[in-house]
Amino acid sequence: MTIEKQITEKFCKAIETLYSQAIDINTVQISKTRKDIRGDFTINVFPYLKISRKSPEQTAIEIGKQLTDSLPEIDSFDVIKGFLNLVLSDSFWVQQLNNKNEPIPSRKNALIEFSSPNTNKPLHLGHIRNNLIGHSISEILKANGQTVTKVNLVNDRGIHICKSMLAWQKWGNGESPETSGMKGDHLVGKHYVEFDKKSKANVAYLFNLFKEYKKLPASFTKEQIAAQIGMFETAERISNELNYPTVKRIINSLKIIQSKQINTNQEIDFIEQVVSALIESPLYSAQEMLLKWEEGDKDIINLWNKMNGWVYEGFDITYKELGISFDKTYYESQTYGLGKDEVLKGVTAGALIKKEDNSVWADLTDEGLDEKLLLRSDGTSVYMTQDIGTAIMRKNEFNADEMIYVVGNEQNYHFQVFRLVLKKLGYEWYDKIFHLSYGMVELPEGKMKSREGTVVDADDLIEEMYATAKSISQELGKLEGHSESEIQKTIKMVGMGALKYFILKVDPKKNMVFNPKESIDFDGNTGPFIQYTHARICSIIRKAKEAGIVIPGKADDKTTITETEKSLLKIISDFDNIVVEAGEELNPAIIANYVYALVKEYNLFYHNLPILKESDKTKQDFRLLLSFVASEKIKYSMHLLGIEVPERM
RNA sequence: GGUUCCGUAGCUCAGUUGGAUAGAGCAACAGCCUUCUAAGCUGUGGGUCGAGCGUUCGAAUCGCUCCGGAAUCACCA
Repeated sequence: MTIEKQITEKFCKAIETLYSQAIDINTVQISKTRKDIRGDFTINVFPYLKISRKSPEQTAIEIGKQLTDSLPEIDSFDVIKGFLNLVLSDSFWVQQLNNKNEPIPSRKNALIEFSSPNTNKPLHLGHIRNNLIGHSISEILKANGQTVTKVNLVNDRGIHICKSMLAWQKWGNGESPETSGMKGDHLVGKHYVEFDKKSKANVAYLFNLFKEYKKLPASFTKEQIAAQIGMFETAERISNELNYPTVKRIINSLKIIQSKQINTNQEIDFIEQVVSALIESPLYSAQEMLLKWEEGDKDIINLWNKMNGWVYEGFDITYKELGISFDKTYYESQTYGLGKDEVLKGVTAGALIKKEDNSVWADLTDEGLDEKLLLRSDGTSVYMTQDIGTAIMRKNEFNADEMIYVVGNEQNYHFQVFRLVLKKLGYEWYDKIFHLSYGMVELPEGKMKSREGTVVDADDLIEEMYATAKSISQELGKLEGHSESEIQKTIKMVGMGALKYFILKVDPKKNMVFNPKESIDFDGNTGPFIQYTHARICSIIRKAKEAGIVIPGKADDKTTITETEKSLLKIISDFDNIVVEAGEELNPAIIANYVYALVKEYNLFYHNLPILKESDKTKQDFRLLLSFVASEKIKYSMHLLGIEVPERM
């Protein structure tokens, strides 16, 4: 039982003894005493004045006396206004070092989905945040004793993949990662950008054609003019709205006009130019390609397999650098048909609505939302349908007590609807689905946009972190006398530590800003600072061993301690609470803030008090043990964040 | 326009089940290496916690109204 719990229990008893009234233990608010005031724990007695019918001071003093008598750990107390500040004995704090933190037993079984990339372009900073949060949450839940299954759902199909494929086919000259020297995901991403460029050029060309056409004398009938107007309307919006249905519509109306054979030669010329430009347009071709993919066209499937393979090779490298892994990877090409049967069952059961055009909808108006499409009129699935299918499949496969989806906050609405649809379909575990909604990583100017080339590429950023770590280490002369492989290892640890900590110290649900012009710090509240403190402690422990000093296995509770040591002990003893809190809140930032506070406090201790140079053997032993336990907490906390710590740096 | 989220120091962020004088880091300035790693430590300056009203012993925290920003509201995923 934690000391807080013990104190609150005795507090309730004291109230009952003094004022003969029982209170609920959960209403007692106990907190750590402010640093500038004497005391370790504080209870505010304001809420109990109605019961005591005495002044705040009087009440606090009476309760304080009772508590001091009933708990040997409490040495003394102070009362300031209505605040009862309890002072615990030094020996209590010293013995905190002897507590072995065991994972809290739990039978919960959590499933967590994260990463979930598209296979048409490389990973960027947003993905990094997703991956780091997912990995860290997994570790935190494990530390809370839960069984965790990490899954990835790769979006490997759809129009965006076809865009890259088409561009590669048309303008790629058969290049591969081997011949181009590019990482597979980057190569595919390059073609995705190429597609966009070519598509824009095509639209601009069409737009000009229409503009020229407007200058021609018209020779159409009334109906044909009406068709023309529709065409021009489309033309005006063509630059941002060109899509497959539009393209098809224009082609059809042009062909009708052409078939009337009343046009001038110039007009026939125009129509032919537009039609061929449209049919040749990248967008039209990509859509045709998607249709072929869905029909199972052999060549297209082969190309798709080849290019996705490149992307996976690239992703694997990035995942490995980031230290991310999964227990299972799902591919959307295998799951996108799922959910359809469930939806149809829902129709039969009357939970869902089928409209005249055969499309299927969930009516969520009674939940304050709109109707939501689940099956298109042609019977095909949409995103929501797939999610329903995979959720049911996973529930059957893993029977998780909790299904966590690490997905950006732009999909908050989707998940709201998702849960409600599952509820409507009668799956009572709908409330076990938790959308861990994380905020966007933004640039100082706003959102990252791939079209404007402002996306921060994951691999580039990682390389940059390594380079910075290297130059800083060299400047500080930290790497002298180390082997080349050790240097490489340390640089990677530190660079990656800076990046990961930078991201994870921010509350996941908040949007955060990354400024590419200012490199990520290595001083202050940063990963390297924490790693550095760990290295410092390791150095002391090394030196102790060299001097033949053995770190005691247990703290001697007769050791006298200073305020600095006590502060450090307090933070160390808070560790278990923090792990539980981070698990409940699904928030790695709680761990990050904790370990920073711990390290800061340790540095104060390190600076103020001698350790190996302490002549009093009892004190030396205690400080060595304190240092050792601190280093273990640091290492473990950082492990929960997915960050490694070096023994020297 | 509807819904949801956000607004704390010049910048990046803590602090929010209501508690004492709102905290860190960066940046700026001033100190500390013959002493266990100076990626460290100490100090100075920097705030209308977006604004107003309310709830109460007490509000950055809760409620209402504004102001500013973001996301979302597809037979896209």
